[in-house]
Amino acid sequence: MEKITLKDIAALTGYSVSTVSRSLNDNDRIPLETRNEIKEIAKQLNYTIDINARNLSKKTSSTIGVFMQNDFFKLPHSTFTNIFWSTLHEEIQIKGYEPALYLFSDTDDFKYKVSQLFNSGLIDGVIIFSKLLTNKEIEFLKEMKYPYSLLYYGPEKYSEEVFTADNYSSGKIITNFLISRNLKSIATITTDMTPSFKMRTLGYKHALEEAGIKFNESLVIKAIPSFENGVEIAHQLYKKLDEIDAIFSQHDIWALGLIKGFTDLGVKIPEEISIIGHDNLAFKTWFSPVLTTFTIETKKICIDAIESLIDDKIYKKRRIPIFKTLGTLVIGESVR
Amino acid sequence: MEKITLKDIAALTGYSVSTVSRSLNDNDRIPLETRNEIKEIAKQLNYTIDINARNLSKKTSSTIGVFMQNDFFKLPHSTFTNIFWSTLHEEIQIKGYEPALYLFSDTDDFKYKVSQLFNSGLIDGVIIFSKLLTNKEIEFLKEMKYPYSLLYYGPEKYSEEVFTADNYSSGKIITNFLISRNLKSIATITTDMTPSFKMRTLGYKHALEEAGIKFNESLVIKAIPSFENGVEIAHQLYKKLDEIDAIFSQHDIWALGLIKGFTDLGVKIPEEISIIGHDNLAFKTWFSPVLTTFTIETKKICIDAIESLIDDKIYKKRRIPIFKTLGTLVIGESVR
DNA sequence: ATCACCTGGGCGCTAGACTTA
DNA sequence: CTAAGTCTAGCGCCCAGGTGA
Repeated sequence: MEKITLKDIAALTGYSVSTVSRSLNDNDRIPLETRNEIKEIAKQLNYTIDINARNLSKKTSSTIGVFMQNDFFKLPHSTFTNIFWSTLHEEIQIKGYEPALYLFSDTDDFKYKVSQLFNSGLIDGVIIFSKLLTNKEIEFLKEMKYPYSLLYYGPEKYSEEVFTADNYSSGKIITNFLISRNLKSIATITTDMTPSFKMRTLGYKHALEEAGIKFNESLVIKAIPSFENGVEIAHQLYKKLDEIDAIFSQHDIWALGLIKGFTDLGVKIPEEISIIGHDNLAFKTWFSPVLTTFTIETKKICIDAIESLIDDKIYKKRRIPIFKTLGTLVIGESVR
Repeated sequence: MEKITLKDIAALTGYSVSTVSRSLNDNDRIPLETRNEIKEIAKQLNYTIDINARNLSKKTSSTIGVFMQNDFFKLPHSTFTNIFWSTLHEEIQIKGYEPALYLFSDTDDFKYKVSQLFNSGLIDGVIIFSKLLTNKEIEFLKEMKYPYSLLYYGPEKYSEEVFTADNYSSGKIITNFLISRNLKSIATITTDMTPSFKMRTLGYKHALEEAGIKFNESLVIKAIPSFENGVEIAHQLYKKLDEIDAIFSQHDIWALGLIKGFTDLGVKIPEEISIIGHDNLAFKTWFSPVLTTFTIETKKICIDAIESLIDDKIYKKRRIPIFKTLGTLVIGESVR
């Protein structure tokens, strides 16, 4: 099977290479009849365009690079990564672009890959989904004028630019929900690893204060997100159970660990302690009681990031404001 | 920032474009000193090669396409997909190739993407990880002489070609293990969706027969793999518990569902029923008792598939036999 | 003959300039 | 002037086959 090129089609149809090229690209200058004739032949020959040649000539490829840190797919509960990647994959195609996934390890790797891809015209823009981002990467992108959107994560300094959930409001909504159930002494589990968590904590704090409840630093528990740490925290809190009405776990993974930990200890949820999570992990159905949690608008966030990248930064057609998208409570059985 | 090309470096150093190209590709024909001089300049200018131009000229790209079906990243417990993808990503790089992920939806989509990528020289070989594969895809690859390796899944007719676990032996080992614990009446949960499960069932059957235990068709339970179905099966088996000693769940996800289901019903594991799984999912630690299960050599399987693809099918250097790799038992607490 | 480097053609496609009726 | 094409240069790189010392 020899490779079919425009030349072959030109020879076979008697037209020139440029006419063939124009026809296959549906150029108005070629009469519809000719176009169809050429397309028909191309189809019969199973012609596919040479992507390298097209890119080299056009200096653009209509593809969007999705950059993720390379350990995201190694995490045991990386459902989040998967949801984002598969949503991006779908939505980028809907916008008429090709998605391409790239994993990077560190700043240098990131910079090298990004510049190579942009220089080669292999990507027209980049969507970055990574906790590892520092100011350096963002400044590099700005300096090089590479179109980019930040998805979900971003360094504190540039957090305004990040397409993500409205974490401040979710913290507030969740806390208010607990307060509305007459749960007043609320602990929270968080981490200072990313700005998202800080915002949730801030929302939590303000909700408390607005309800006239004094914010108590000692009720803010810091941990690394993992099921095991959730179990561990349940054991730690076991003795203090009379001082606490509810726990706002800023990530479901801890909340599920809490359910397991407390259940093992014979603590009844929600009778003795209410638990609320954040993220609406699919696993929640594996545990009883079913976790009350909070879901973010993954799909909308992805679409916003993509549209901003394409319409605003690549085409400069319209300005897309960078939204922090509001999520919603998902009521389960773990809150009294 | 104007794009730097070989021409620019040539102009700057006074050498010709071909000398610069050869130097950057470490060609012996250029004296080391010249090479280093040129490389130094290239580095200072932040030169990156134009991938399209290189590929177009060389008709090869040193990249390996990883093809997966597009819904794999949507599954709630797609840890398996993630492990394979991240292992492939790492190991392909170690072999000096670039990994590229492509998701496809159906046969036509698959064929089109594969031929376009091969025609464009964008991939030199392809590793396919998909349940959707039919004879058509394989015959197409063979006809077009595209180098490929089948990973983990493959249509029954070509199952000999698939790099995967030795599912027959795992079925046997697991069943023998149960028998050695004096558990004789063993049910199994399986599906006829893929050849892997059929092989596990066959191993189970042979192990029973070799131990002189009559194979009982009614103890073979068929279901779609999901946690919920595991729970459901626990409820179904509740009344028959005196007839069954152990359950060989051919996928951990059912086994974890069983643990939850039986625990909720007040059935003690392993005292009243022994459970053994298959796949060693990371989630197993979330449940008590910790599941006894079986782990397959994911990494080795991936490496075999990659080496076969590169050394055998691309370079035709050496023949790699297609192994079915043996896994190992992972002892937990769910078997008496 | 070897070393060190250069010339030129070509990969397949695109698009602006040009031609012909 | 238009409609329907064709011509040609060029994208950036690689490499076979030179050339001159």
